[in-house]
Amino acid sequence: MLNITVGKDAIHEYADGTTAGEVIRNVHGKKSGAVAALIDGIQHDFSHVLSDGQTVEPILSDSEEGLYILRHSCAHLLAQAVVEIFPEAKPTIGPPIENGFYYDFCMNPISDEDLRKIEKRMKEIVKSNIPVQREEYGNETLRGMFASNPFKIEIMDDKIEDGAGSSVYRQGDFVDLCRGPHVPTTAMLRWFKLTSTSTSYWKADASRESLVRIYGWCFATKQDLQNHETMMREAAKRDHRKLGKDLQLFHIDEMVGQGLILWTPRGSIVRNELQNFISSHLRRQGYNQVYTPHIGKLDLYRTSGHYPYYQESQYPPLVERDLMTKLAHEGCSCGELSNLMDEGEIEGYLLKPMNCPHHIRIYASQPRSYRDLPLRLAEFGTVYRWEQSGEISGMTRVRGFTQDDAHLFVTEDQIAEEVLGCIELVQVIFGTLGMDDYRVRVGLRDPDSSKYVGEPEKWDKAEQACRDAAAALGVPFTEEEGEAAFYGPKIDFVVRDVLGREWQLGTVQVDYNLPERFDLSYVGADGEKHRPVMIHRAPFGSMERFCGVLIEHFGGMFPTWLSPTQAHILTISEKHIDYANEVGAALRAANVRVEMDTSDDTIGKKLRTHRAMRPAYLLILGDEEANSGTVSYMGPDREQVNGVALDDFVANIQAEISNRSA
RNA sequence: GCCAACAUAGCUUAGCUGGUAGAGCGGCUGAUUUGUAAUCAGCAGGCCGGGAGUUCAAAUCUCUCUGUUGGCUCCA
Repeated sequence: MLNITVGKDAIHEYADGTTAGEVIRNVHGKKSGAVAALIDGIQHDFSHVLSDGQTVEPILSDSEEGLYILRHSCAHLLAQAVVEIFPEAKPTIGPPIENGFYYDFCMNPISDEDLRKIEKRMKEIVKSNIPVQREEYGNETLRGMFASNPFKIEIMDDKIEDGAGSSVYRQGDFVDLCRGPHVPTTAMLRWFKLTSTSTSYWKADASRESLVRIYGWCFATKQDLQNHETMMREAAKRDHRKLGKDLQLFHIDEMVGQGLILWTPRGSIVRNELQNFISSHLRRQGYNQVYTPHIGKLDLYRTSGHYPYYQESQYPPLVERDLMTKLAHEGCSCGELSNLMDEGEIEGYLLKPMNCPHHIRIYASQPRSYRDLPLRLAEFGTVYRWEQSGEISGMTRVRGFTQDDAHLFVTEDQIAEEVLGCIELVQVIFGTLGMDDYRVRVGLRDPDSSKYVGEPEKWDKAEQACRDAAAALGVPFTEEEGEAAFYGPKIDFVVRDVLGREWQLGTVQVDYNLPERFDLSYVGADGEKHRPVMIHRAPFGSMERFCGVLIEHFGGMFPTWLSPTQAHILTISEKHIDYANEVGAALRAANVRVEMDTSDDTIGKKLRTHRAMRPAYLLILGDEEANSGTVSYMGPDREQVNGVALDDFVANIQAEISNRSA
């Protein structure tokens, strides 16, 4: 007899040899939604035979743990189907991931048609209700079983200790090395969909075998899967690359270059409004705005450390033409030229990868006293970085971008307060734009690493300042060791977009390194020289990435103050053009961005055309409006409002714009 | 940078296994003067991403470059 605790403290008696699955079915019913069992706090298969005195709880398919198991099992199901259709395919690893799973196979590339075929086979296997069975073997037996799959052998070499043995899971003829647990039968894996294929490397190492990766979604219920599909379709509609084209917000031109954004007039309005918005807060917070050039001498970046240490992510340096010609005549190769520059033998210019060196030279241009601090230098500074070609995407991963950058030169005592001020700014900005789904990450140094600059006591103090500031925000934050910059700890703001992707936007970083490298100082109250500390901060991160994320956040429907065209005026017929001009003039006089459509299209056609551009307001003007001096409009909610006096409408929209209501 | 797929008019796209391009929207012109998600007609617009090759013949096959997409890797 076994005494088994089920749930809180109900003890049930079972016969010897009873499995966890039997207990769960007995207590919670056949349709419990359980995929596996938690026995004394450890996850096990349903088939696990219980011992006396154990506690059993079901792991439900809609719990985090349950979904993990479901998705993991679904990866096995995929592998079974692939191996059945492509017997030469060698499964490697197949973990669950957010929303689903993937599995990497060593095989020839497959087509979309193959993918459909695999999915069909998976569904057949589900219908066949094939039991998934756990078997345990010693190392020798396992090596024999997977002798034809070098990847599984390598996993055993890495993960399984001598003599430890491990488990395999068998479903039909398919056997996979796995710790489990898994669902008891393929019939439980109903709500999945294969989404895409891609390639990856064995152990993510480019020098190793290239593998075919198949991605899929998997959920506990039909509803969850459908919801996810709907969300993904919705997300695709909001893709800033598509909306950017449709709404004429920006353009990327093959002839200009990869990852280089051309801001078209409509997009430039959005950017300009955002910059004005930030600038108003900069004035409030006592910043000084500066301008610095797009390039600087190599020596500047040798001093800052950017040139020697981050060469692979910079555009190559610019060299004077005469010098280049002379070197070419002397038969100097590119490699030699590069070496000469590295050694500082010849001078060149670099497209700036960061604004800080320029700002530092502004600080250093005058002797500074403690009375000057904090000195806050802000610039919408454009920087260039050589992102890898495969990484470039839309506005969010680019090679040239403008940071809403600032560098604060502070005394050590001022760090905490100034960091707090930076964070407050980020919070105001996110709040205004209604970006609520974000998390805060405090990047601390890795205690075991020696790559960091500066004394441990200073780090402790700076890290504590970041922690305190994050805590003061009132939103949950994580502390992540090893995520600090090499020169100091940082606070990152990570926003989650509609696709569920996370974007690192705002950042605040404390820096002890650059003041040291540039030998910055100020005279303290004691008359002695002291070293200032720098704070780098960019609430948006970059204008490009931020606008890209904003386009998706708003689905192209910007709040009125950001809308490229705030009011589209549509006339019913040509009789109303004069009145439309009058309304247009009144709105323009109130600084409202107006677009007129006095063409001979029908009102239905005009509405269709103009709705597509997603303006904040659509005004419809006909006899009724012209005769009464009113407007009829559809606002951001697209509810129709009729007969509003023109003056009232102008006053309302003006107030909405100046309040920057989201 | 690596792997794979893709690139036809401003946009969305048709063009099967080679026989030098068709449409819708948009644009222009004319008719129409319209009250809530496409009024009608006509016209213009393409060396099929660039270059090279195979072939009597290439949008179509091959190579290469550029770019895009999805991943991998990287990210001060």
